[in-house]
Amino acid sequence: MTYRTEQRKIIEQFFEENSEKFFSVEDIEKYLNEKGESVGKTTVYRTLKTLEEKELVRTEVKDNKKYYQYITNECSGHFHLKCKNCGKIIHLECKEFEEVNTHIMKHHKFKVDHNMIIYGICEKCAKK
Amino acid sequence: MTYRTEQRKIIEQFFEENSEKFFSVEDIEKYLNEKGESVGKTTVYRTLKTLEEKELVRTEVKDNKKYYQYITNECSGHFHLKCKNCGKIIHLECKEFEEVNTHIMKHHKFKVDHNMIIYGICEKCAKK
DNA sequence: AGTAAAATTGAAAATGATTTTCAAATTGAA
DNA sequence: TTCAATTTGAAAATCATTTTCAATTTTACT
Repeated sequence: MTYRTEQRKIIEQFFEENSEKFFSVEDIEKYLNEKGESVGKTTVYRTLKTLEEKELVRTEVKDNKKYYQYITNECSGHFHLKCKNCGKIIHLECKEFEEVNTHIMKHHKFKVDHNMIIYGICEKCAKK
Repeated sequence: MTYRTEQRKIIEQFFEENSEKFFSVEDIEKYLNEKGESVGKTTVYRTLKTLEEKELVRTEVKDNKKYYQYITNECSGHFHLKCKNCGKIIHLECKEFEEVNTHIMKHHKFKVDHNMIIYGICEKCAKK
């Protein structure tokens, strides 16, 4: 994985234009092909695998299918809350969480992943 | 899922005797068959699916394979830290986390899953 | 205990996401 | 421009999980 190929540029560009949401390989393949870009399914798989290894992408599994989310700069370095029902994401950039991190580090000797997602239910969905 | 069958009792028993760790369907099937219990792979799949829906079991996906962990009473109602490297689990039963929960509830209007697992790296593995 | 309806089991087949294979095409360095 | 190393992608293979369906088991009711 050293060459900067046309296909990789297209997939990178896709993610830069589409952050926040989670996409399956099928989603990405369909989207690119509709835009007339020529990228095969296998290449999408391979590129995503590499992006995951580089931690440039976050993943989630639903119904035995993997979904990928691009980690933008604005979206990096803090916790997130994600609603299991509607998928809404809340960024936790409060001081409270730096404190939590410090606490875990000091008292439990544990280095928490940055970019962690904490799952639960948002207000709207709880009311339903 | 209303009948209390022999197979379900065996699988329940397996989990009561084997908490903390994560197991794949293959693990469980192999273990039970070695013990001479007669439970088919399909039944293990189905039972685990139901246990997951009832939130009696936590899941994790690794290399396109699902792993299941039994949620014991002692293991319920608080956050956990899990080391991505060695698998060690730390139970976070401190006051700090009740405070975090309250904070998220009040300021972000979000109800966090109990039993959440937070991933990261433990002290030992960090030193390596 | 006996019976019947409803639910469950499991072997085999089907499904479907992901990985592998390999020949052809592309890339970057010299 | 040339060439070795890398990447691509269609097709095949893999493999975890789900579905199918006939046989069995369970529970409720006599």
